[in-house]
Amino acid sequence: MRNEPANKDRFAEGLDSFVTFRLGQVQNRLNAQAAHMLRARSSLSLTEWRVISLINAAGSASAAELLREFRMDKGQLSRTVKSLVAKGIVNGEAETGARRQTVLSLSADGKRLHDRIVAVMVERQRHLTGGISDRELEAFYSVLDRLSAASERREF
Amino acid sequence: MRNEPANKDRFAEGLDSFVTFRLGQVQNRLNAQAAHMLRARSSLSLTEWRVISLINAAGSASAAELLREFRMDKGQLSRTVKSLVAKGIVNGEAETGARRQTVLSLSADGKRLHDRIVAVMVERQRHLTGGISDRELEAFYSVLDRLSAASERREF
DNA sequence: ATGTTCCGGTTGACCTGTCAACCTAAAAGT
DNA sequence: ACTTTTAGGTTGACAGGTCAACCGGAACAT
Repeated sequence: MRNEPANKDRFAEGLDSFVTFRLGQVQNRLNAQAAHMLRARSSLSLTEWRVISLINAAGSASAAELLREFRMDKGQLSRTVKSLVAKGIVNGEAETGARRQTVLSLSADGKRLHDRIVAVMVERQRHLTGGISDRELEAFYSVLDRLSAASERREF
Repeated sequence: MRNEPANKDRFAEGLDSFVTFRLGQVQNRLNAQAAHMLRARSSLSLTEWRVISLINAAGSASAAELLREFRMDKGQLSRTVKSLVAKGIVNGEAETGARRQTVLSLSADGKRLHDRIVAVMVERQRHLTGGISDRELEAFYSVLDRLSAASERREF
């Protein structure tokens, strides 16, 4: 009785209705895909790539600034930056001035790497959102934003 | 020049356009929220809760069946089940019969625990999707499904 | 029947994420 | 001037996720 193939959906039954569940599934797949892609084309981890993107988008910024904008663990960022600096991808000038913030920016190598990878990422993005209209995407983002806002309440 | 507050958006500039980026941000928050909630009301981890939900939804199922339906690591499931069995939440009958699959089901305690937690989860779900119309949710899911399908391609 | 393959499940190694304590220096209070 | 507070950053410890090798028994081949 447990093996009838017709009943494949009995699993997701009360589970599909949970946004978080579905979201998680998709997210995991997307992450795996991205990580795989990065491994194939570079020696970057997903986090490293994200940090590179951030620094590139900012032009230059301190770690604290990145933390403020981007939800990420302090420690993780610190370690990731350290490794990127070691690889010569990121410049971490100690900036003797006020508040002793370390100013981060991409090195020439880093910039080249970024540009190379971002091209593929844009391609991937196109593939992912290919069959999705702008209006749909807009609506999608809008729902995401509301979910994001609702996820702030700590009492849940 | 680096500190002008008016320019807060320079960061997300080419990043907001990446679905995966946004998705990840939201997902992390949602996970953190759920984990926090679980810790406050039980001694379950998020993975344990997910497994309990799955088993409950299935009524009873073997680990292999869960794996087929649900994207999850083999090893992780094995360990999680082990811990749930140890806690008396899940029954793992060795099932001497064919293919020696272990049949998993919730114990009475497990069922009670599930029902208690699921109530809060449903509440949370209501809170999360409160301001979202059915049509919007439908569209949201539809986009998610397409993203999910697109995330299969290994070449990215 | 016996050796090979396949499948459910377990285990260990490793890597990433998360939390919290800590260090240091700059600002702010007094 | 001195102490206290605050903020940027580092580090260690640990939980969770991921990968891949492995085990044992069924199924299947010859």
